[in-house]
Amino acid sequence: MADKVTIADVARAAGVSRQTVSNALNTPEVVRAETRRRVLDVVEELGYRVNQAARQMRTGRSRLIAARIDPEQDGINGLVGDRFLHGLTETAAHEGYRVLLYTADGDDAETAAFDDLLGAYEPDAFVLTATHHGDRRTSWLAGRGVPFVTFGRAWSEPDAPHCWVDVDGAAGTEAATRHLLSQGHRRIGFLGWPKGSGVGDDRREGWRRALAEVGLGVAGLHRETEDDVAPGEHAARDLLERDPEITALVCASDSLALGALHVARAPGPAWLAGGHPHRPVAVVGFDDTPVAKAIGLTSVRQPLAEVASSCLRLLTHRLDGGAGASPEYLLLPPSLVVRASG
Amino acid sequence: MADKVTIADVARAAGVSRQTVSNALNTPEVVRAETRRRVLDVVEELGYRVNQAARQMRTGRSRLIAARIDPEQDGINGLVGDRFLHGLTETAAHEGYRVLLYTADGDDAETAAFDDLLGAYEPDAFVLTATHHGDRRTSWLAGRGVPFVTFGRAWSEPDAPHCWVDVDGAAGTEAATRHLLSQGHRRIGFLGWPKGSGVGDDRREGWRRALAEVGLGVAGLHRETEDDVAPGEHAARDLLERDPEITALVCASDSLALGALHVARAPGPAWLAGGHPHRPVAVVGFDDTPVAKAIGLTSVRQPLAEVASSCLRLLTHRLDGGAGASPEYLLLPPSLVVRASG
DNA sequence: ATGCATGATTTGATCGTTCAAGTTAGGGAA
DNA sequence: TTCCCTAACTTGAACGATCAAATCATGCAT
Repeated sequence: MADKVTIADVARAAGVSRQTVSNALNTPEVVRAETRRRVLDVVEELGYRVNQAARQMRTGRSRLIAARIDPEQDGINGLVGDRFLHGLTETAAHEGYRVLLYTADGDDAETAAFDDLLGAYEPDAFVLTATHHGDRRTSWLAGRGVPFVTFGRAWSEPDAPHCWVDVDGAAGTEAATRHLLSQGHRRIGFLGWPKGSGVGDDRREGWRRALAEVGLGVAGLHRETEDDVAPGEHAARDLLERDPEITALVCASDSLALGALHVARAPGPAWLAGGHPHRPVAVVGFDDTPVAKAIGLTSVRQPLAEVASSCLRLLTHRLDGGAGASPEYLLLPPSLVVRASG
Repeated sequence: MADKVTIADVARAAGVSRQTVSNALNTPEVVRAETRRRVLDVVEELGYRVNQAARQMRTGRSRLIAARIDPEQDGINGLVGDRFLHGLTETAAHEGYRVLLYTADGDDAETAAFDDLLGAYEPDAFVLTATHHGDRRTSWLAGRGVPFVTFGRAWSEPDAPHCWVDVDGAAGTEAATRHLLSQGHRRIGFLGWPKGSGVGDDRREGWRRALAEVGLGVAGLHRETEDDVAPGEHAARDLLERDPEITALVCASDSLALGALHVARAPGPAWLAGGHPHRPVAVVGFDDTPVAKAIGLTSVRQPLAEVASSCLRLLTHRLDGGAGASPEYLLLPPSLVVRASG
């Protein structure tokens, strides 16, 4: 049963040389149409498939793209990576690439992983996720001339030398805020992360912008805290108690939003901690995680499959096509998934 | 900096032959201790790393393990695969392997993917997930002598020729049921999937066993339905209305459990559909998804990291060590995560 | 002193592919 | 006719590692 058909086998069966077979497959224009036809027929018939390892030896190209799989986050968020990876794998297969996984905890561990991978498997490129200020990974790769794209803009460099794809978080929170305004809410708070995280600041900005557009200020309307349910609950309670006129909250994540819901939904169901009697408050989250869907939380959804395919297209364009002149930046719009919570 | 250190470079610098370098790294026992020391020093100094492609050409071993990444399920369940993949990647790296991703929708598409991968990248083995009755994938691989392990037992064959690792679902639902019994519940229902799915039947069996142990029957106490929230809600309502003495429900998944909660939690909070006034009913789910954590649902947790590392150890043992005589089967116990719901 | 087994190292060949250079045949221009 | 040019194809070498077989000491028994 089909044990290793090599290019030589095909050449013999088609009555041509190895190189002609190779050309018929990789550089069709230099082979006479009729010859090419004959070769391709034999390829089909024998079930020939190019051996990547051998090709890689000669060309230096592995057709592998390396991506990190995040350690299991403690829950609600963090499975964003799963959807992204799936999209990446699918698009990659389409373009003749495969995705190679690695794990790493922290920037330094990750650059060490780069080094390992490049030494052994020689992936053609890397896809980085979760970029942040002062990201050491990008400079490491750039310094060695390794191609890569990031999911997440280059926060520290307005015109970075590498390609990136990102989701317009500000547009997302802006849409969420507008939605709440259209529902009649006038005093809309924001629950976010401490300043300095690019993503968090961006999401807060969209909320601020939407309010500013209709002439509303934001003083005293926001809280910053760690990205988890309990802190979110705490911050929401604080915010709502200090400003009794707040009727809606926009949150930087579904985790925070879930915490906010614990406070906002009145009367708190017995099984939710903190059933503090309170006026009903609309809540919007971010990421549209399964949790949001399960509990009816309105949330901003990132087009992860599209982000993934864009990342890959930018990469393969540069890898296969010309060297590519200036880097491309792609900012994709998120969408608002409206549910019962707001 | 550091462009391609080959084994020849190391050999030259250490004053030995290529083969001796290779031996020092792969077959230390045939090299004199002092020579080996010298070679390893040079390896370290030059930063030599073996080139996988070249090694693969000669040995036929790629040190790649292929695993499928599931298409994004519609939500609540289905991100089980994420935790599993992460564990797999981590353990693989430890054993000198890397995980290669592929996608496929359905058994036939998956065997086609096997064929593609084997032709091009030649992974050393496959890890299959979600085994089921009449699984065409296992016979395909076995027929070609490709090594593989499955996460999920071989449902159709009591003594399959291949290794598998699985979680003892019956033990999980049994523990859940016992827990409810210990809380004083006597009439405990079960929400599961239509008979014929190995996993579903297994989980129902654990519940039945626990009740039988204390002399309770199961007649009229269970419902079977599709694995989603709405069907779960519907089935739960039906079950609870027909038997007013049921005070607790064990479910085959968190999706079903969430549906059940919509009915069970009384009075239904306004934001949950189906706030049908009802007595409080305890609910236990299965898989301990983020949703379970978020809403305080007691659930059975699968030790996915352990499953992953076990899968990999079984594989590498067979790949690196001897051919391995008879296949090993591993059934790991799940654990019950108790939360507010039951 | 000779032969032989054993341990340590080296040499040549090979995996399957593509690059670079070489060969052949067929036109067209001089 | 001769020469050159181009299209189409072929040949040899190389990528970097390991396998298999060959070489070279070294020690020990005869």
